[in-house]
Amino acid sequence: MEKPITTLGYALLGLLARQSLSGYDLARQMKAPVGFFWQARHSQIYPELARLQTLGLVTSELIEQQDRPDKKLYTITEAGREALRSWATEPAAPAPIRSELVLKAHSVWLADRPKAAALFREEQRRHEAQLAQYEGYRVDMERGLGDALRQVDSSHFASYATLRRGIGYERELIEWCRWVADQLEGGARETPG
Amino acid sequence: MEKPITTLGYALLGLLARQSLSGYDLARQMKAPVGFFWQARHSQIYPELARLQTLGLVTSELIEQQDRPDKKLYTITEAGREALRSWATEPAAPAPIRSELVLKAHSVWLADRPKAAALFREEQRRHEAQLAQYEGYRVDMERGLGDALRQVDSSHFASYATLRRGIGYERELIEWCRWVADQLEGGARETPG
DNA sequence: TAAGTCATGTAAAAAGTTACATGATTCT
DNA sequence: AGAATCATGTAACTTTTTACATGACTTA
Repeated sequence: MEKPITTLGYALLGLLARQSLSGYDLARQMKAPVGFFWQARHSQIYPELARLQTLGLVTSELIEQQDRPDKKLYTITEAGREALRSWATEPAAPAPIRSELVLKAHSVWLADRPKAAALFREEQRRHEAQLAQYEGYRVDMERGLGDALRQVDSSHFASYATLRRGIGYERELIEWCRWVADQLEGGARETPG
Repeated sequence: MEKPITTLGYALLGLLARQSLSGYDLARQMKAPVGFFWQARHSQIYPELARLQTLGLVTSELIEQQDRPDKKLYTITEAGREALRSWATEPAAPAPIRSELVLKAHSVWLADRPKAAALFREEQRRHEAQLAQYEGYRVDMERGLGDALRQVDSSHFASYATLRRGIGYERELIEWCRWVADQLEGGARETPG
């Protein structure tokens, strides 16, 4: 009757396998670049950490601070590392994508055309900005780490792989937004010339 | 104090704007290709349809059948169509991506290398199969509809746009899976020659 | 006769978001 | 003095998944 580890649990363990962190720090790390593929608010993180601790996958230590509020530093255990390790090669549940934007595209034929074009153009720009940020991370990583990024047993490789997925995803999404916006703006004529 | 329409509600309205359908048929339509970007089980669909009806966005009609169980046919109302129309151009909530596979990649540095390589190679093939299916849909649409796909006020254009997103998404994901698998198999040597 | 499809629902549990709650310190 | 950051939690609500429940007809 062993309690199962949630996906969020594995996400947290994945960060703690790199370094010990407080709940607050984990909440920040869950923003970027991990937050690109998994998100959680602190209200979900704190209880989850408590749960991981009862399962013996992490330990916590109270760090007293003078200038700031005290914090609890969480450290992954050997059992935690082993659980993470075996989970990492088990088949992943097929990722269901939920995109409100694509859903809107599915009903765009009913919509006001200029407004719809503006929406997709705006989304295109939003993702261009996001891509630029990811590309910045990539340049930093490639410069700072070099060949270390090719060592598949280093956490840097794993972070880099994740980042590459983010970059590819954004690139594709931008192109699609551009295509939709172009179509809505009448950029593609049926009878050219 | 008007009750809000959920995203699932809009997904269902988006299908009903094309044709009247029963809850059962909607559940099937939610599999593909709409299911590519939004999913729901029948246990969520039936109550949601009842809710849309109390909001006056759909009507239902009991269809008696001899060879099969009777069914309720749902039809979108003018109010439903109008709600869908205005929702389609409102800004979309930024789509949070939740991918267990990318999460596993983030911890792949701890994993057994051959097992990890097999996982990503398998995922690559799974998505290649998915892509082949989407490409098949695309060929059918392009052949069967031709220039109608360029008319942005036809539902065919909207379905086509959605499908294009699916195709782009799968292509990108395949390339990424291949890259990760290659790296794990040691395809990229640090010191060539 | 067993499995599969058609057809519609409810109940319980899990996962995730939003809001509530507190309080110190630092920066503007 | 007010806003922002650091820090940790709980409560209420919404959304989604899994399981329960039923029953006729069709195909292998």
